[in-house]
Amino acid sequence: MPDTMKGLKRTHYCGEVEGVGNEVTVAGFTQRVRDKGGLIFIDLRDRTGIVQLVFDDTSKPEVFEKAKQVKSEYVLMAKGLLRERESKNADIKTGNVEILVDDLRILSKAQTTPFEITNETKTNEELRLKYRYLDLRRKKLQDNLIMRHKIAKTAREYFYENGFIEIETPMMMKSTPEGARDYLVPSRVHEGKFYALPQSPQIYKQLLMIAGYDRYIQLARCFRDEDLRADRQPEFTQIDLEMSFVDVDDILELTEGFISRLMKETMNVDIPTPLPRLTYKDAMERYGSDKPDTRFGMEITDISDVVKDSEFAVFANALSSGGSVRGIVAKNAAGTLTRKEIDKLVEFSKGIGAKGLAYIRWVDDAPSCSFAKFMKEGELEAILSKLGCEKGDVALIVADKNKVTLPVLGALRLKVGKQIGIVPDTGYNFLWITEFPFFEWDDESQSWIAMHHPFTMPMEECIEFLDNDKGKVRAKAYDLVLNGIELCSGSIRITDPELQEKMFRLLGLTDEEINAKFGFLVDAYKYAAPPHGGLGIGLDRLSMLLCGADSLRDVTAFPKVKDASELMSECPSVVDDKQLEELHIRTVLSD
RNA sequence: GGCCUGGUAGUUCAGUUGGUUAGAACGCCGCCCUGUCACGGCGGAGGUCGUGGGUUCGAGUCCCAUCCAGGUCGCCA
Repeated sequence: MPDTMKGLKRTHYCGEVEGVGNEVTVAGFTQRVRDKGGLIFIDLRDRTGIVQLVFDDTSKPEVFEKAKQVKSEYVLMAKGLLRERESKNADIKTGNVEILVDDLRILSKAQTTPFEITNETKTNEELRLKYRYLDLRRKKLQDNLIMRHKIAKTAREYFYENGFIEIETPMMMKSTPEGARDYLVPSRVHEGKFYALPQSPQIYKQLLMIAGYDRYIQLARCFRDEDLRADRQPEFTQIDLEMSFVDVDDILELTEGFISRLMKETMNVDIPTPLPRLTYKDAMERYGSDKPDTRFGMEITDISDVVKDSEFAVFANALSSGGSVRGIVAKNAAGTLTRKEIDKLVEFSKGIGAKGLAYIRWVDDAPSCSFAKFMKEGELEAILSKLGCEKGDVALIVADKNKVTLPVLGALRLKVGKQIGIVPDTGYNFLWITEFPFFEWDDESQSWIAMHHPFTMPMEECIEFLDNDKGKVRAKAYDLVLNGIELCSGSIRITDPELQEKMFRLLGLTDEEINAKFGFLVDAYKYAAPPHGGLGIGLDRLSMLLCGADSLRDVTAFPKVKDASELMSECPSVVDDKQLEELHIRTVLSD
């Protein structure tokens, strides 16, 4: 029989014991036992830290005998005298004191754990995820989840102080299968019908503005049935907000206030506001990405005008088909980027859609250039000069449609930047990307689709292009990027029901579809709506970045793995036939 | 779905051109130890080499298939 807590009450957390000469009572997990024979030390751990328990020849024999039984991860409660240590330990907060125990309770015994509960573990993540409750005992993960809590707390405080009210929106809602795949929930009562879990509370928060709640916030759980990444989980949390009587700048300013306060309170870092802003067009042309990491340079240079008369077919073809020739320069990288490494970059570029990759590697007196034999007198020099490529540098050049040139160079910029070590580990480069295109041409469906979502307000000066030149339409949509990761995304919404219907039609929806899927939303706007907009801040990604973690799994208590299963409980799982029958569902398994 | 990487004691890893009984460290078990804090000393247990086939006199090692995990592309309005 395990001991009970009877007669004892915790007075201090382990990491916070104080009051030398007083009696204290602590409780926690056994980090380590050091049995010296006639003298036993036990490190007791809780979420605040570690304190040393001592047992010696002045201890009661039954207490000493009990201490001898203690093993790693046992749950203990101990009462005793807090005193100065004979030999101090500068490595831990409580290293100057120890507890001479006179009442020890073994509240729960532990089997030998499948891996050691230490901060710096090398244990395979798969095993740690199977025993997630043990992995979560590690200080690193406890610190991460505590940081996540602080972020959520700061968000609530900041937005509450700014007049936002928290409102819960439904977890079971209508499926609107545009965009990401929905997770579906079958209805028992309505045969053959399904709810969807929310991909975001988007529609509901817009309705709350129509209803006059003016400023709404929610730490909203969202679900998307798409493949996972290190920075993508199928369920995630957004700091979701919406405001009335605002335009783009109002929302950016308020968000900047939050970011600035958050960084001060959690990291003690001063983030000057306003945060830098780049239009989507500029971001693409300079960095080849709509979420650029601006902690390093290596910006893209357009050399189209320099090579406009080139007889090199690759350049000529790209230009004649309306594309461009652009390049990046890796300074002083000729040593690191050997021919072999550059060959790998060529393959990498082909893998992401480029037809090829031209390069110049300038290691000796004369630059070695993959396309030198196609160059006319002076042409190569002009290219080098335009790119700013000098001895010791490597230039990488892509010629194609802009839709290929820019993203490929953007990806190369990131890859090469990491390879040659110019991406700093530290620093917080926040950046707004604004004026996103409203429409995006989808090759697969051969149609225009909404880049953000169909409720996004086009910029006033772009309304005239809606019918004839959709590619030109920019939207009142904005993303916040931190060190190359998209942290939040938002927009001003359409409040004119006629314009909303028009946008739906432009996106290829028939009147019947509009009515069936969004009829209630269009109707709602017919009863007047304040101008409004908002955004969603990715709490998981924000936590990951502030914790310096490499994966969302490190800031999520019970994460899913790559195939969206959970290794601990082994879900998803098969269910009883009876359950399926009640839900009017029959499963058809593929071979 | 494509591509890449990995899978050997409980854990982290080593394992030679294919060749005796598959090793180390940590952990675990037992004994000893009064100032440790990655305590120390002595002794011990512990392996379907992910799984299934194949090549071979002989496979942890070579080949094929498959499973699992991670990364990445597609995908993520």
